This record gives sequence, structure tokens and C-alpha cells, in this order.
Amino acid sequence: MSKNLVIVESPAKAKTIEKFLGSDYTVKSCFGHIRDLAKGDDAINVKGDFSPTYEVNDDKKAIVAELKKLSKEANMVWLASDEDREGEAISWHLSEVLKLDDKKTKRIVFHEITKPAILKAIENPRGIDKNLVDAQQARRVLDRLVGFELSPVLWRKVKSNLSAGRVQSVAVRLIVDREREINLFNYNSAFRVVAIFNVAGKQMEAELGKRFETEKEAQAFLETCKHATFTIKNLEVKPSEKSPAPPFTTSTLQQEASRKMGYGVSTTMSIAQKLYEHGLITYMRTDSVNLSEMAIASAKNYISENFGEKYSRPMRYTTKNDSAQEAHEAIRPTYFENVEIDGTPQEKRLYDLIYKRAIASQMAKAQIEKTVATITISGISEQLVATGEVLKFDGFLKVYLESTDDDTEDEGSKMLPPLKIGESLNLIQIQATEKFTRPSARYTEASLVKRLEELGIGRPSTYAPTISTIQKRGYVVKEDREGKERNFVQITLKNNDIQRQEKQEKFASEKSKLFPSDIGMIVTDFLSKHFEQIMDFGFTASVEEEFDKIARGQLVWNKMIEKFYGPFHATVTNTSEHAERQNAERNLGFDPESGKPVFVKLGRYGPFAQIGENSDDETQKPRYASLRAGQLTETITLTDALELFKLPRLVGNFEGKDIKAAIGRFGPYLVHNSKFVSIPKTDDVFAIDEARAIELIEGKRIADANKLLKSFDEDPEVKILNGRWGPYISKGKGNYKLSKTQKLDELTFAMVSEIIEAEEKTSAKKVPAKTVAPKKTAAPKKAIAAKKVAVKKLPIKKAKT
DNA sequence: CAGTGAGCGAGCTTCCGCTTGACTT
Repeated sequence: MSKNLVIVESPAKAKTIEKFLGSDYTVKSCFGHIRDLAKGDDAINVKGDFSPTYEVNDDKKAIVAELKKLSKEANMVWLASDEDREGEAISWHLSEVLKLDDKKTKRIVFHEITKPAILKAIENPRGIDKNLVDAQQARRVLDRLVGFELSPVLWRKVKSNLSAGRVQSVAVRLIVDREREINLFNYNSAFRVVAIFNVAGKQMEAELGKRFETEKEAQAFLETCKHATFTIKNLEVKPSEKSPAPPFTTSTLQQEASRKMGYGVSTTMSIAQKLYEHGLITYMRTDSVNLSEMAIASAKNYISENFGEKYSRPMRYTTKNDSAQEAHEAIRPTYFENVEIDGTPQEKRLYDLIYKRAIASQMAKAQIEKTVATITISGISEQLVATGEVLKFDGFLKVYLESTDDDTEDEGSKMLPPLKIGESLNLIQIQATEKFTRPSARYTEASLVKRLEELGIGRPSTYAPTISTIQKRGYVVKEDREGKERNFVQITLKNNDIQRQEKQEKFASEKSKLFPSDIGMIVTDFLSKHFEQIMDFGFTASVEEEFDKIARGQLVWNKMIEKFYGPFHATVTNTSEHAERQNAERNLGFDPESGKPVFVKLGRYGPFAQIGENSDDETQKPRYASLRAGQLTETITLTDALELFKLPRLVGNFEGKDIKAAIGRFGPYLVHNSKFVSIPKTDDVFAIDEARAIELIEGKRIADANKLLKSFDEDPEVKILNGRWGPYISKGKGNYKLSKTQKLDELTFAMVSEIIEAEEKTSAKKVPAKTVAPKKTAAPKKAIAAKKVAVKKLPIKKAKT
């Protein structure tokens, strides 16, 4: 048996370290925390000293048993969990649960997985830092108390199955606040003036230094330009430079993968996990931008050899964020020699991104020469300005340029034609275009993570799960929204003639953005009203300060909790007793037809509009209509609400049966002879006519006929259908899997019955199905061929901007 | 998969932060 047992958190890490340490060491992983607070409401002694009750998680029992056995056999146990609060707690829990002897237990830390770092750690062991452990306990206990006391208040006052917490509730608030900010936004417009000149056969653009608030002013300006002369007054050449971004952290990786590839944060993380497991990148849950000395040296070599010495600029980045705990390195390729990898297309793309970002961070700054030409207009004091950029030295831009969240299309760097001071210019045209101001952008998953990180809320390991939680609870939806049309004015001076045009543009269209739901808004308002402290963006930062004091031994952890819990719990009790139940009811006005009041509120099945009050009179029953996706009780207008009651609408008659059009959970549909047909986006549910409806119904019939691959005489209910994932068995309302290798023409009724029976049995054993199956992102199916790494010569092309 | 919304009340829900699989209608 091995003399030394080393315990780390991650199995992939264990494998690597084992190689560095040789045969005297067995390296095992504990897979993160092995113990947590007991499940129910009694895990914390709130009546006394707040002492917690811990339990070994069910899925950790086996690994704990194995570690117990190995630790008994070893001469020395090295606790090598991460060097941060959580890591320290993991080591402490291990020593408690495994009942480790202090004399044969050592605590070691390293924040990079390199041989020198590991060996150095082994030479410098220490004991477990109990203060740091206490800081973690305080963190854990506080989160449990907040979550498990607030959530039940929501069950009583808003809706069951809701949740609240230090992190998620603030995340929702950010989205709610942003939505309201956008709804209240005042769109102002001003006229931007751009002139185009002909300089020696080339076009050159120049913009006026000011914008005009009114069309009249813009018009007057163009009038004065009619016979003006345009002269170059000044030419200024300014050198400037651009620096590469630091290598990725979890948050910046999520942002770039979202901007450049459109991945959601959980997609990015599961692809990165695969790359990590195959030893291709360093750990992907990190808040550090630090690179190991080994990595910096190897990047320097690689860059010098492949790009030339002047492209190399070894650089040590430091993290600015206060809340960062830096237990790991930045995310980087394990070996810079692996320019390309084998794997799924997604894995290749993400690896490429990580690779380029890391290598660029060690490359020289780009040198840019900026030219600014000032142009005077005769008779007017305002001046035009033309700017041009020349890239003198590309540096890191050879491989990578970071994207921005701001989607304003900057036309990019243009070169100016050769110009001379005093030169007069040939005007092609001057155009004044009405431009509108824009509100702050709605959050994407990744930009929300960025904001949370700035506020110090949440950790790299929880960003993606938090974003999933707030969507699962229905507080927030990720959606595309169609833009709206608006008119703008454009006035053009060309050949001494002024033309005015009214044009249309689309604005406010959104792709994969986060929108709050009614529930999200109600819960945010309710919590903000009664639990201001928890909803404050600075709450996490202020408790973090206290945790730090605990870690430094300046504060006793349960005293801190006691001070928080007293007033907090009093508010919980008070709110439970006195606050009213929230249903977001809002009066919109009166229905012009019936004169009855129209209002919206939140019901069991979601938000709905109602005409008329509830009453006992059977003949006076109110009318109901569900709100459509994207409509909120907070903002819906009377007109829009009345519109909802125009459905279901009788469209016509076909084969002796009525055709009706309406909008359901999955969008607009037609119903005919109790069969449903979706109405495509190109048609309008309020305007669709009989002929078009029949066309759609017949189209659906053909599609259904094609869907049927096989039926059985023995039971007409049993069919083989062609679905999104290939052929499957359908019987009544149930669907059953069919193995992929099964040949359809050989399939008999007996075989099908067997499959159905077998599946019924296994599904009966499973836990009763929850109301809604959680959506999961598909994990990449194909694993990367182990260690088969193509070392190619520089396939890195210039990064897209 | 699809037109609901009353009221009573069983029993359940829920946090954040470490980790990796499981498993897709």
C-alpha cells in the first residue's frame, strides 16, 4: 500500500498530480464537498448557538467509505483541497468525517497544477485554518437561513414552489430593474450630419461636430452648405496602442462564448468541462487571471518561434475584483503546442477561443496611427471631422480581438486618403439623418453574470446554475423579441438640391435576452418592500466583509449570524402575519361594449385579463382571456387587453365543421374537428381567412400521414411515428423509445408490446414525475479521442472582429 | 399540448457552493 494519500477535489486534477508525485503517493478525489447541512428546517440550532448539523450527501457515501479505508492504511494524509474558504472547509469536513489523526494529517495548497508548484506545496505543509473554516460555516448558515426563511413567505404570499436567496433574488432584481428602465425610457432623436467628399477618386466621410435637435435646424444647416466651400484646416496624426485582454476567467469565457458563438452559459460550461476532463485546458471554474510561470515561459517560446520575437510580451495579470479568491489559474490551454484539437465542432470552437485569448494575452500591443482631419465650411463656424486609422503593427491582433456587448456597428478603422492642409474638397453629398437615443441593453445570460461578478455576488461554480434557477422558477425567460417599426427623417444635399425622405427602421429587436415575468416582478417588489437588506446590491459585499473578519480571527462566526438573524427573523414573522397576498391585480378601465370593468391579475395558470366582476349571478359571468407571451400585467394597455377577447375567432367552415382560430401556450393555432394546427408566423391569427385555414389543415394532414411509419392491425392505438429524434412508438398518449439499430420492417407487434411493458415497469420505479421536466442542455455526445492532438503549423488566422 | 381562473386544505416546495455524471420526447 502507498505510504501517502493525497486528497484533491477534482478527479481530473488527481490524475495529473499522481503523475508528478511518483509511486509513494496515491492521489484521490473527494468530488467537492462531502458533507452539507441536513436537509430539513432543523439543520441549524436557531434557538441556541446556531450550531449546524451536517450530513454526508447520499451520492458521496461511497467515496467517503473508500477514502476512510485508504486513510487508515496510509502513513500520511495530505489534504489538498483548493486554497479558498470552501476548500478549507472541505479539508475540515474530510478530517472530521474520516476521523483523521492530527499527527498524520497535513494540509497543503497550490493554485496551479504544475510539478514545481505541487512539490513546493508538499515541502510547505500547514494545519487546517479553523478561522477560514468558520468563515465558510457562517457563509453556509447565512445562505440557508435566508433561503429557507424567505422561500416559505413567498409560498404563502405569492405562489407555491417559489424560492428566494441571497444570490438569485438579486439576479432577478437586476433584470426587473432593467426592464422597467427600458419601459420608462424616453426616445429622443437628433440629426447626425455626415458629409461625403471625393478626394482623388476616393470617397471620404466626415462628421459634423454637433447634432441638430430639430429637423428645422438640420434643414437650415444644409441650406447654408449649398454653395459653401470645404477646406482642410488641420491634420493631426496621433499614435495610439491597443492592449490584449487578460486570459479567461469563468465569467469572461462565458461572455465571449456568448458574444462570439451565441452559447448560453451552461452550454459553455459543459463544453469546457469536457475539454478539462481531456486534459486540454486548465480548470474552468476560476476567478483568476493569473498564469503559471511555466505557462508564461511556454507562451513566450511559442510566440517567438512562430510569430517572431517582437510579437512576444510576457505579461503577469492581476485580478482587480475584491471578491476573487484565486484558488486556480486563469483558463488556458494546457500546452500551447496544441494549436488544434480533435473533438466535436463545439469543443473545437471553444478550445480555439480559449487558446487565442490566452496566447494573445502574452503578445505585444498593437500600434495604431490615428489621423484626424478638420474641415471648415465657408460661412459657418461648425467644422467637419474625418478620422482614419492605420494599423502600424498588428501585435496580438494577429490572433484575437475581444468583442463588446455594445452592438453599435462602428464602421471600423478606415484609412484616409492623402490630404494636405489648405486643400479644398469636392463635396459629393451631405446628409442629415435622424438618430434615436437607446436605452440600456437587456441582459443576456452572460452579461448578467458579468454584472453579478462586478457586484461580488455568486461564484464561478454557481453562475450557470443560478441563471438556470431563475429561469426554472419562472422569474425570467430567455427569449427573442421582434423589433418595432419607426419612422425617421433623412435630408440630403446633393448637386445643390435638398431632398427630404421619410424612411422606416426596425428597433428594439432582441435575441436570446432575459425578460422578467409577472411573477419575477411581483416577487422582486414584494421582497424589496419587506426585505430591503437582502435585495440591496451591497448586501453580499457587506457580509463578505464580515466573513473576512471571521477568517482573520477578528469576529466569532455565530455571533455574526446571531446579529443578522435576530432582526431578519422578526421581519419574516411580521411579514408572514401581516403582508397581503400578492396577485398583481390592476384595473385597466372599462370595456366600451359592455361598460364593465376590465382588469388583469395573476391566476393559477398565469396572468389573465377579465371583463366584469365575479358574482353569483349565472348570467353575469365574467369573461377571461390569458395574456400572451411577452405581455405583462404591469404594462399591458386596455386596447391590448380587449384584443385578447377577440379570440377564439370563427374563421369558417370545412367539411361541415367549424374552424376556429386562437392563441394557446404554444402560439396561434387553428382547431377543426378537435384537431389542432399551428398557424405559422407569416399568418395573422386575427385576419386569417377560410381558404388559407383549409390550406393549413390539409397541409397538416399530409404531414401527419408522412409521420406514420407503421401501424398494427392488432391494436390501432399503437403506431410507429417519425419524430424529431427519429422513429418512436406511440400508444394513446404515451411515447416509448425505440432502439436505434432496430429495423422497422422486422418489427412485430409482439416486440413493440414488450418494449412498452418494459418501459412502463422502469418508469414506475422512478420517482413520480415532477410537474415540469427540467430542461437540460444536450451534452456533447462525442468524446474527444484521448490525447490525440494535432500539432499543426500556425493555422491561426486573423481573428474576426 | 390547447380554452381554465371558487374555496377548502393534504403534503410538498426552498438556499449557496464544491464536484461529476445521468439522460434525454
